[in-house]
Amino acid sequence: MVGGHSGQDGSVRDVLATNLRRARAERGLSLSELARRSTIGKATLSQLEAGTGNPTIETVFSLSRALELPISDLLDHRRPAGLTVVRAAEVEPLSGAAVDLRLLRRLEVDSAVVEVYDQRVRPEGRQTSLGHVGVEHTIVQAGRLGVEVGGERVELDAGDYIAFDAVAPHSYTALDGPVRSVLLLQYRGGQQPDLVAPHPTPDEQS
Amino acid sequence: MVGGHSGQDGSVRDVLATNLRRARAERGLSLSELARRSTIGKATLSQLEAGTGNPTIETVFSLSRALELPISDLLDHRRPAGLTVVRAAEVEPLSGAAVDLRLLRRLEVDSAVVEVYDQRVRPEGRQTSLGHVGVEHTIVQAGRLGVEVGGERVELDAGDYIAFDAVAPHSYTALDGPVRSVLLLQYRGGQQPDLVAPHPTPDEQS
DNA sequence: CGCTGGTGTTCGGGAAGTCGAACGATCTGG
DNA sequence: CCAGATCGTTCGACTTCCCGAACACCAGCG
Repeated sequence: MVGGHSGQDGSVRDVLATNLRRARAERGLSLSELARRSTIGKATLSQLEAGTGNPTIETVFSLSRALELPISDLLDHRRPAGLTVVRAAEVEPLSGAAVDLRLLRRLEVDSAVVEVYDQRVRPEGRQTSLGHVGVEHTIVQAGRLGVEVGGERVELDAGDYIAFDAVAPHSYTALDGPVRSVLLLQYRGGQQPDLVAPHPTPDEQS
Repeated sequence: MVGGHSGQDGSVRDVLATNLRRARAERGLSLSELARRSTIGKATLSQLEAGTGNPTIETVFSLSRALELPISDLLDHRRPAGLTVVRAAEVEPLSGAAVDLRLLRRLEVDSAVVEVYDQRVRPEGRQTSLGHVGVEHTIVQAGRLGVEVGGERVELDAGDYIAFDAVAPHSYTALDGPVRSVLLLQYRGGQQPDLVAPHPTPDEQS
């Protein structure tokens, strides 16, 4: 989770406390010094690091600015990186009219999510989507791929790349022979790509 | 900025106000309903949406939870996306001992950066890196790829995926015939991946 | 017409965040 | 051994955030 939404447990205070202490330590700053730079009272800082305290967002932003650190780094606890291997053979494919998708990895960076798919387009038909949340990135590696997005038509050769806002209706077609490509689906955490996506979105905005 | 660090102007309040209104509208929730779900007073919500207010992080988290939206989406203002096409033929390749890399796209989400490369590994030799900042993701699409990371050896077939912290020394080898793959290089903004990286970087890093 | 159930707004006060100042604890140099 | 300068913590005050209640407004309905 985390990167997913945000903090989940009730211990928002503790997460901040920990991250704050660490960030300050990494920078070799004293509490007093940080207080000076962030124009935040020493008292306030002390309490925050003690886990006592429920700071205002403005306070958090001041810290973020002074520490040159994104808010997410203060409010989320992040995980380390290791070594990960995913075998295509061990992943259940999601098959559509003309494509097979295998989810290889789901990355969560800050509040964004990037899903990495192995995508194979069969020459038979056409894969259509009415539109969904997020941005699609496709890197073609073999074959010729036809992409249609909101009226526009584009043909891609091996090595070519396309990206588009997926809310617009779009479709994929293998032009001559099967196509191999990598699909990156990028969206904001909390949203649901929901590849079928019936979202109306009333009107919005003041 | 923004994506950069966080909010910059003093109008943190206004950003939140706008994002909140929009998020609530998208979900078709009434203020009262949201108040109920988030266990936040209607009064508080009303003030927040009016731009009057400097909420506590706990309040923000409650909203984040109720709206199923990451905090960054509430606190940052983000821009839309369009349609982008990059032709491999028009990109100057970065050639190494055994690989050709073409930078297709550079994504910046929040404070993170993801670079998308078209990667071709030639069967001749071996591409070695002593290590650099970031995480490497490789999706093999054709051929067999040998990867060596900090001692471990892995062989990948078409469709397979590997990811590892790139600070460790690593190398790529095409096992039989040329390999086509997609390389994602992920690192935190402000850092420099420096792919050649003769950097010894004594210890550091957890 | 008034009643009911919904909306989003404004108001009072109890609770809590923020700040400056004072505090004890270290560490330094004279 | 004691001034001086830091460190991080604690205390009282001022401010303000948060909530429940009361408010005005609108739509549907008997």
